[in-house]
Amino acid sequence: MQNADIAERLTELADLLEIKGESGFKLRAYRNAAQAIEDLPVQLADEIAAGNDLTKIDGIGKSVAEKCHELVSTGRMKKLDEVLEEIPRSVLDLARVPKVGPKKAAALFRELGIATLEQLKSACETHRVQELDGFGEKTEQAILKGIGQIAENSRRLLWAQADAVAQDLLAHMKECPAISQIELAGSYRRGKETVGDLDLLVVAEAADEVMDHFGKWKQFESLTGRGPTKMSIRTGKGLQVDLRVVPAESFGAALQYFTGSKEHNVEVRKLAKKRGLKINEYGVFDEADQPTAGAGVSEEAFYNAVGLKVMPPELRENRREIEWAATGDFPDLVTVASIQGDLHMHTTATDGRNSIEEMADAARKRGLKYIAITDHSKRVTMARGLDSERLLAQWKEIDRINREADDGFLILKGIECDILEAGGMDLPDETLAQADWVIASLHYGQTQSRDQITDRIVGALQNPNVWIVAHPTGRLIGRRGGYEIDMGAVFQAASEHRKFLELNANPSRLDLDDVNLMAARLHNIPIVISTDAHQTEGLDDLRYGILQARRAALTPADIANTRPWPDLKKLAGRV
DNA sequence: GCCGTTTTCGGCCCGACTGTTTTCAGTCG
Repeated sequence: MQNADIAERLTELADLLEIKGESGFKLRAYRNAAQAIEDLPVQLADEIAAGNDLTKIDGIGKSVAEKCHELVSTGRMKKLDEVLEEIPRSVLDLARVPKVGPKKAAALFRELGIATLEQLKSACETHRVQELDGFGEKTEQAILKGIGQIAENSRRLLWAQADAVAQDLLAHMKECPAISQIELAGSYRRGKETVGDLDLLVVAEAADEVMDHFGKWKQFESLTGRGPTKMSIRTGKGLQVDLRVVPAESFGAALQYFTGSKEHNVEVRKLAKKRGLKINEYGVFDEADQPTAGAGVSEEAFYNAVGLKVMPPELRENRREIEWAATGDFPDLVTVASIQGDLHMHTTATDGRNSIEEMADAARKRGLKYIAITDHSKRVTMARGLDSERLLAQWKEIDRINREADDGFLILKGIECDILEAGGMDLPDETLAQADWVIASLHYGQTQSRDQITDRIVGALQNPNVWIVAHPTGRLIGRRGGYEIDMGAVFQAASEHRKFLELNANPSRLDLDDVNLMAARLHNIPIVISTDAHQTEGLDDLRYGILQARRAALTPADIANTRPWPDLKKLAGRV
């Protein structure tokens, strides 16, 4: 049982107990525990097998620890099963309808016996819902509308997709003369791999003028709500965008507040409270509700007022950033500019769209010092993968291009060699041994058992010709979760054989993810951030990988390709 | 249910907006 599975059960338990009307603090405790487990860089099941005390983990106490033991050993949780006897799982779907929360879901279930979305829809249509206390005609209509929106709501955009919308929104809003400051907050600003909605924060005197302008954005589809300081809309593609208008003296406080994460904010608030301060989106206040002068103006002033240093938004997930912020001793996060080489890309030889020289020139233009050409090997028939003969010919060509270059830019002779279904590499060792850089990756047999997949990848890491495993979990964000794999064994093998692991910067992959990156860091495994570009523009994907690495608090030292090529070789124990 | 520079009890983050209400509960972020 994986951490994500355990976290999911605990969250489900909290959701069900909420509908039951259980104390909010208990719910928070379960949800905190779920979050803590999801962020854990080690597998809880391994911790249990090793006999470690789970209550040492922040957020896990005696009760949750027992439930984890139970889940890992039996696959079930008695408490959850009991609650499910009382409230069917499908009632949780009711609470996912916009405007319906746990209280309304509970009323619908208890008073009308509604347990599914189908039943809810028909009850609204026959106007039985507006008979209930606390429900009215408008609520009934809102529920019907909300049911239609559920599919859209559950769809989160890739960060890169959200970025395109965000830039369009910013360009439109900057045309509004009433706005003096503007910033996007929320998970977008934190660089999360997916974004559920956009939060736009502006400073303006005339809120109405700003809101009217917001309503004229070409992606505007419908109004969700509008008050004196807050307006929410949906775009044609179903993305919710929230606008907040704040006075200049509160901009920093509001930016901090709306950037989140929620868990981060809760911690900052607790800390402020300990110091006898109250914080909200308007500023920092003492017990007599008197504002700390200037504390709301900027994020820096805001954090300083509660005794913390301001930190990059990517770190604000209530992991270790508050601890670092107390002293200001943050890791020096990796940046796009610190990357010297891109070590995973394709050309027209297989499924890429540009030639070796075009890729090299595009890399030069982006300030890189070296690249590796890593086309597919022959098993990837769909991409016309290379056999030894074609590969050796490509390497000759690379030698020629390198000889003719006079600016020190280096093209490495590489290959993305498939790990075969039965294990072993797709190309013979005598070929691989002649490469400068060998990536091993798995494209076929992804549905094999956890043991089989793990053995294949560990086997590749043991091969002396292999330098790195690319996109190690195989996930595609929002499409598939990645194959079953024992990452603990992968980290072990990579560490033992001095191999690298890839952070694939493709916005749909971002593989390894932030939690696995932190785990790799604990094993001292150098990470290589690569674009896997299939055309020259693909080299720009680097920034998505950088964002993910920053979220994992990685520094240039943690990333192998921040080094010149000779130093990177040394890091791998090769000369 | 978790936690402890207030340490085994008594707290636990905070505000905007909406709809259904006549002063507030529920939802949302």
